[in-house]
Amino acid sequence: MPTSSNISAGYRRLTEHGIKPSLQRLAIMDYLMEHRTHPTVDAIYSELSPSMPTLSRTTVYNTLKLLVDKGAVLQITIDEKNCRYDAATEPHSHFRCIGCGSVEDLSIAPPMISPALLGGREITDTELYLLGYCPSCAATRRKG
Amino acid sequence: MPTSSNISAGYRRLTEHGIKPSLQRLAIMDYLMEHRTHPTVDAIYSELSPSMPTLSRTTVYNTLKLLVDKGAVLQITIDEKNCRYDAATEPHSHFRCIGCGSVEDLSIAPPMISPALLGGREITDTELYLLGYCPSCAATRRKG
DNA sequence: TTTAAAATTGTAATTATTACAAATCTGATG
DNA sequence: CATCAGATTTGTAATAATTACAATTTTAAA
Repeated sequence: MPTSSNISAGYRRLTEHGIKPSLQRLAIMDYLMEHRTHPTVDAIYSELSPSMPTLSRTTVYNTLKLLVDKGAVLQITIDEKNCRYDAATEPHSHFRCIGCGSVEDLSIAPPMISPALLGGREITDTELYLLGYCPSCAATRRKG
Repeated sequence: MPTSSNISAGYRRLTEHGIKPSLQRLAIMDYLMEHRTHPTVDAIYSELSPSMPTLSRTTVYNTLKLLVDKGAVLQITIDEKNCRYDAATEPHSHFRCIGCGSVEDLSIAPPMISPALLGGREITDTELYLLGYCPSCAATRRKG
């Protein structure tokens, strides 16, 4: 069933943030909005590369930097190995399994911090990261 | 004024966590307990190297990995460039200025999440990261 | 068309981290 | 004290993530 418009959610997100929607930017933005997997740069590149053979890894880096700078996507640093990217807009938190490395959303809004506790700092982003074992890894640990 | 004992806080922290207190481990642990600056590997190496000329960067990496694995210090991933380390034990949060890059403690306990919201995940660590502008960088931005 | 600016690309460089084998240290034992 | 095994440290080389940068391509205005 076709939607009422072929202007993608990614297109809207880009233009809303003052980003010119080139083919590459659109592909990356759409990918992030359709795959809430907190992908790494390499994951995005590997996924898009087949259907966009001229895509360069550098473009993925450049684009993600632009998207983050313009506030169109969020950079997640829960994984010390490499950055991950998230296009979700609702307040939520992240969980990383220290067994298998998966990163998942939790629908838990990070706490709102009262200005009194912030000593004049201006907060632009609040990230709540939970680390531990996913159900499957927790079970494995208990058994063998 | 001498204290009642020359066994350092670092020594105690190491042995409490089942870590044999070698000279290098002790120096690193003491450094972390005396400098609550969330130093990077390189900062620790650069600070200790003069008074411990044979110290190797690899040893700093090895030791921090050991300390983190044994739960003697915390690894902070608020800075996407490199890991930082924290020996504080009281529940607290971290702030990073996106202007100047400084990382500071905030005496705000991360929220306790009810098991019902965690879907069988076992949480071992909760990190609350606030990003924004420190008072000085905020002022600079407003003016020029 | 022409042209200038913006965007993309590929390569090379840089930086953080890890792998690993050799050297050194430690502490127990004869 | 001398020996020895295991643990620890060290330096170098390898890997991985990211950035710098110059050349090419695309875009869109004149």
